[in-house]
Amino acid sequence: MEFKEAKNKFVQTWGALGSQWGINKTMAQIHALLMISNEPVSMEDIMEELQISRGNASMNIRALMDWGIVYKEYKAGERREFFTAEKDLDELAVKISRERSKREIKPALKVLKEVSSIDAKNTVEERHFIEQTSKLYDFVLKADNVLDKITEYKDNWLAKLVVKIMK
Amino acid sequence: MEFKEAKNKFVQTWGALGSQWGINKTMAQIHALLMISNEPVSMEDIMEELQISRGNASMNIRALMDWGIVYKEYKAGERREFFTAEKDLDELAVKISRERSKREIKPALKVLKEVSSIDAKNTVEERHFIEQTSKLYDFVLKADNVLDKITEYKDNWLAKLVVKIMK
DNA sequence: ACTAACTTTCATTTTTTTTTGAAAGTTTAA
DNA sequence: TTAAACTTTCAAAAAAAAATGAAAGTTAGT
Repeated sequence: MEFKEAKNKFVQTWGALGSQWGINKTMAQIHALLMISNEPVSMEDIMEELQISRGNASMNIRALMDWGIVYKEYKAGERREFFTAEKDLDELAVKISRERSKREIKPALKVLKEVSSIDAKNTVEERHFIEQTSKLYDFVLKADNVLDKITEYKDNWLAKLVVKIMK
Repeated sequence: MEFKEAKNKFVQTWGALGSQWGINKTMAQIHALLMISNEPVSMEDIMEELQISRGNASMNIRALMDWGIVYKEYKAGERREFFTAEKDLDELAVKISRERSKREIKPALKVLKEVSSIDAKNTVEERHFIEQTSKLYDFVLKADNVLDKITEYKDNWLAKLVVKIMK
């Protein structure tokens, strides 16, 4: 396999993986592209490389910056903006996990708390509902906390986790 | 909030959460519905409760069974089939994590290995590509192994993990 | 072997999500 | 303050994903 082919395969695969995890394909592809670029990339280049429109590029770059995993860079004497990806994988994983927790897990926890606290224990059905949603609340809360704790190690958290788990 | 309202809110929320994580809304909703049912539910009831077509119900129940988190049950003297969800949350999480690893992570790892092993170290760009994809391969492999190890505890893995992490 | 009771399949339709591209907005330098 | 060089926005179009429903398939009882 030659370089161009490998590069393309990586970008496509990352894009597909993204969609399977609820991240839009183009967003994941742009991220992939920036991950493997040794220098900042302009919007023009992203459009060209992925064959996408200006609007699409602009919106997805913005989304990546909102996630805190892509940064804007300015080159001296250059008018246009360049972009780089967070390349430290520990840091990348921490940021993604924090964002998903904030955007998705926390709101879900709020709902779980609400629905598990209803005052209705008359029928078997109702009691079962309360029991299940309470358990789910506890479980998700615990998992969210563990994730938080793990990523708190910041530097090299994955390696540190390996050590903790294995022994 | 009364029971019916709470039940509906839970099912809707679970469905929305599903889509954010790449699982189709109806599939997540059916799962939610079964999770909070104290007894097996027929396809008819699922269709009625979620206001979906027979085909939709059938396909998504099948998908849930493929994931190993919903089971078919037969009631004595009843012709039709009933369904139940895996209600043990540790077990549920283990199954989901195993399936996603098998379906998504493992294939991605294969590609990462491929593209990071190309014979092209001439330009800075090429060397950077190889370095990044290699690091990514190592990281994903390590994370996948950690997940595997964690879920190997089977019983009460989350609680056990909490203990390991905290101390 | 027939039929009633049920489930699955899949071509078509509907819905949802993503993408486009042109207009509006912004920034910088002269 | 103007205009060139660039970016963002958003209504409309396109693409992708999901849902429908009727026909085909299956199963169990008689």
